[in-house]
Amino acid sequence: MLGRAPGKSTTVAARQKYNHKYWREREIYRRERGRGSSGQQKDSKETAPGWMGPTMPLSKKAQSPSSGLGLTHGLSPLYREAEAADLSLSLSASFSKAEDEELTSLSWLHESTDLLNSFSHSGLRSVSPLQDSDGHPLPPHSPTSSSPDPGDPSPYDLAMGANRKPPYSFSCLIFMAIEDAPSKRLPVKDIYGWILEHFPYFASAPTGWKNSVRHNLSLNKCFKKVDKDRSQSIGKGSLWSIDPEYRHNLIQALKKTPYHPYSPGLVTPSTSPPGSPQAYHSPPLWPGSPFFRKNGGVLLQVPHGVIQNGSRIRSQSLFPVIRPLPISPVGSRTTAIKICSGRLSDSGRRCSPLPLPLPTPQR
DNA sequence: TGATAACTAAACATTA
DNA sequence: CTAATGTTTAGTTATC
Ligand SMILES: [Mg+2]
Repeated sequence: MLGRAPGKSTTVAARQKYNHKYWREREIYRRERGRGSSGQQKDSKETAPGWMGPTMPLSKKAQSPSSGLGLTHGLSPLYREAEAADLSLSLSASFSKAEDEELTSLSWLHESTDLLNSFSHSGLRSVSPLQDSDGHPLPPHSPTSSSPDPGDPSPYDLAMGANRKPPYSFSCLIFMAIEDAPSKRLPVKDIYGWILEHFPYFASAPTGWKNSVRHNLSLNKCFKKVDKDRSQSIGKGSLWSIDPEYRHNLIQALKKTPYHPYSPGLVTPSTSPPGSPQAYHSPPLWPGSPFFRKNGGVLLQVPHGVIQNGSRIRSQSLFPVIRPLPISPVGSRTTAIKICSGRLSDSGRRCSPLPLPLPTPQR
């Protein structure tokens, strides 16, 4: 007994072999042993045929105590539009894989057809209401003294949702960070930087989140190291990028997020909009996407509990922190998050220089 | 309940 | 050597 799960190699090569497989087997292994795990997290099962992968996207949760999730009943969260534009490329490719997630692709494809024009009415305005009406966008309040995030059951007290853990999973955070980069590639250090810049929560976060970021980069299939040419003289590590094959997965995950991102107005400009009140929730705007900048760099953080929206929204518990993105260069030189100024065409499709990683599609 | 996605901690390994 | 990076195991938590 006891012998470590599958794998236990000590060599790099062997280790690389594992990876995703590990996750699947891990569950089996544990289950076999009799002890398993339990619990759950995630929300849409249909997206995952078997297992989507390791730390794959999907799912969100953000650990909000309220629990509830609006469309939790899984399925049909309304995916649509936006992807068409951005995913166009990965689209075709997704079918060649057929391994684990192709199913996913199908699903989204399906859905997308349905809600084509969905809500286009105000795209990015979700920000308005919140605006901490009372003023005080959260004071600096001390960085705390103890552990600010754990289960601290004192949500209502400190009214600032500022330092609340963002509703995005690490995968999403990383995704947004990379997408926000001009070249779609960032070294881990800059990923940290992006996250810190946009989510103050981590500024004082104890630690460990960086570990999680790295862990995610490695484990998640969506993220690939680009490395190779030593042109950029980056220090230690290499640049990370989003694997186009899986990009839509990340987008999907993001869409399940409270204030999700991709906005509607992109794909079909005019179209009729109000067609049906998708009421569900239409939370557009998110940092990282082109819209983000378009908005002048506004970023909002979700409070915690907003997700429910359809079911039981606890009054105005949402006080997103809307803060103008300061154009200050954080500090890392390598950084590239310069928040460009202007630019951004209406077409949204401004990516000419694709990263083009995928050195060896072997998996 | 069981499955699964995500978080967290930590033990290595690799490399600048 | 040290520290930043990467990989990989494991335990736990939360939701369906
Ligand atoms: Mg990876």
